[in-house]
Amino acid sequence: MQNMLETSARLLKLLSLLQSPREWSGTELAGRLEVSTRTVRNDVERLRNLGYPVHATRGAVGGYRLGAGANLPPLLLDDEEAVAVAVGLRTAAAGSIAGVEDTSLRALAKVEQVLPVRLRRRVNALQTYTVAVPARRRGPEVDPQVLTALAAACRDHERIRFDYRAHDGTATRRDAEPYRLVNWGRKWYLVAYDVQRGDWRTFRVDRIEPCPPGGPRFAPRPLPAEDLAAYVSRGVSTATWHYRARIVVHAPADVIAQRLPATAGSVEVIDEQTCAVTTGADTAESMAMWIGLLDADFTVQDAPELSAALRRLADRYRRAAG
Amino acid sequence: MQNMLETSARLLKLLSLLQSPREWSGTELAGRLEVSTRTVRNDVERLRNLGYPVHATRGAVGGYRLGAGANLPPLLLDDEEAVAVAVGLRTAAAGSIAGVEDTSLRALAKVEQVLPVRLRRRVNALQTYTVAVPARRRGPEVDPQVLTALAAACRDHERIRFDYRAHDGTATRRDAEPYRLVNWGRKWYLVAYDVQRGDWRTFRVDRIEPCPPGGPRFAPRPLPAEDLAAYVSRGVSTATWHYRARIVVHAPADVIAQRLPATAGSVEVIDEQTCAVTTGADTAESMAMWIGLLDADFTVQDAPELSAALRRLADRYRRAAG
DNA sequence: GGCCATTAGGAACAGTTCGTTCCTAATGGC
DNA sequence: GCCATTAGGAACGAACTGTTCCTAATGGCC
Repeated sequence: MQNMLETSARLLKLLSLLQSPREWSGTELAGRLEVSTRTVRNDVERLRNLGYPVHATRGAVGGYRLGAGANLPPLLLDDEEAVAVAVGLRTAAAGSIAGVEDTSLRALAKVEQVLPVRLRRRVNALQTYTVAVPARRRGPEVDPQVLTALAAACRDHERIRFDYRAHDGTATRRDAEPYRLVNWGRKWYLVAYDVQRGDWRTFRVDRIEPCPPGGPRFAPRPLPAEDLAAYVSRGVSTATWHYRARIVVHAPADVIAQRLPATAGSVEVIDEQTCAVTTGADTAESMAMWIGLLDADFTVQDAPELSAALRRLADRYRRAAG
Repeated sequence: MQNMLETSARLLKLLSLLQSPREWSGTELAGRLEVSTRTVRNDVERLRNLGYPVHATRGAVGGYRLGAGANLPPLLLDDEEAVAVAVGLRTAAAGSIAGVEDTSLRALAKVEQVLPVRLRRRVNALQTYTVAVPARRRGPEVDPQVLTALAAACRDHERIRFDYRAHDGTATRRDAEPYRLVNWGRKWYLVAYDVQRGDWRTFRVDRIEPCPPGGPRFAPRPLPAEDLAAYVSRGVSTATWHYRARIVVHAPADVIAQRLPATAGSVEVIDEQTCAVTTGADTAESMAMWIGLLDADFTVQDAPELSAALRRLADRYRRAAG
């Protein structure tokens, strides 16, 4: 029994050594495991019988290596951890990363199989008696292979090539230095330096189609902003504006800066009681609405559509007030 | 070796049998496992040596049972499943369920320990090179014990007692029949029938402090709505309005119903070209803004604050338009 | 082709483990 | 006290384990 435990421990240790991406000679393994090389060969045979694909090369530069498709060692969790895994997998199955749903449900089935009945009933009750309010919009889905490949390219400072689908569906070939992934709610963005355009760009990950092979390594540049979250959220918001305007607001700049979300525009000081706001929106009417929320008098400069919208709204409000 | 595998399989089967919430006699286990009772006693001793708390009762009605705190059997995942678990645990650690974070990180450390180096580096790169745009507001946190206890009470039709903290911090004792949990973004709500008030209520789960013991079982009533998600989201939104108004809109009801979010109010038909909208907001000005977004002429009825706000806005927009 | 270093695997052996049979002892309900 | 349960030691034959010893095959290098 004690020897069986030691043998099991030695098998797990062998499996762990084989999981590093190198080749091991029988002599090296025997030294590490403190057994004879014949015993190593016995253990290798046992791992193979347990389904682990151990590959061997004979000859002067031979050795052992774990092949692709190897099963992972067993995972031992306590009650709380298993419940956390089950809850986390349900959350992931409902998230923004596509393709994780099936895998998560498969893993979840395995986790539930090892849960004792009382914990399984609890996890199931939470699922059965919870109603979710649907998100206003179903977010775009992101391929986990693409996501992790981009993360690896960021880490290794490797240039990537990809086709980028624009809003209207047309695709352009891009060659870029990837730096960071940004997750904003259900959307994922890649902050990269577009080599052909010689400038920084923010790409939607769900519109990226990688074109292997990757490119050469690059020397990293300074990032375009310290606060990348703010950089991306501001850039993304302003990119969708159809109408832009510059208005003079009759209030101090710091007061208005508090009332204006960073994604809604920018504030410049004119003097102590006046500031200029550059803003925009999809429609002139909604722009007028947002400006109204600043709760201060203002003057329009060189934005005839906005002026027209303001007159229409003023007339409508005057009539409605009675 | 073959016998060693059979012994391991038999130990796992014994562990599985012991996980059901009943007591097993040695004779029964011997029959199920097709070994002698002496071997069952040997196996029980082995499970104990492996850390599983197997309790035994001697005598005429004796037997074996697995005690509290038992370790779970080993979990075998493939690569994709392990990565899904790792990604799901990171998602859960960033989610709305408090207390899951520490447990998730503990489980995550165990998962990463069994991952081969190439997968571990991938999962780590995703974490390291991802920046999250912070949510506009940090959501309230929910205790997972409370959450799963409420789910179990819903399932078993058991009345619950709890202290409910209101917005201003005061707590009231409640006695309610729980029916469903509703998850809306980062907030969790409980739809229950308040027994003392004799009516349906929607409670914020983060403000519930359960007071055990639970109450008696109840015969379930019909739910207050078929679409509970809409019921809760509408009820929650309207509860926070400081100002309410009824306006007559000069447009067909179906056109306005499309433009008005369900959480922003309700639409009634007056005739083919007119409908009535009941709406509200925190301030009269923001109510005027939302109404402006309907993009239709309207008339205010019996809402002097709204009329005054509309006049002020009309004057401001007229001056700003130049 | 020879040399050398690698993996592959059979055989013998002493020591260890396993499951079974047999047995005595303790416990708990009726 | 009777009966049914768990507890655990001992003996035994069968099976397993790790080591030593050995022959055979493979592959790179000179």
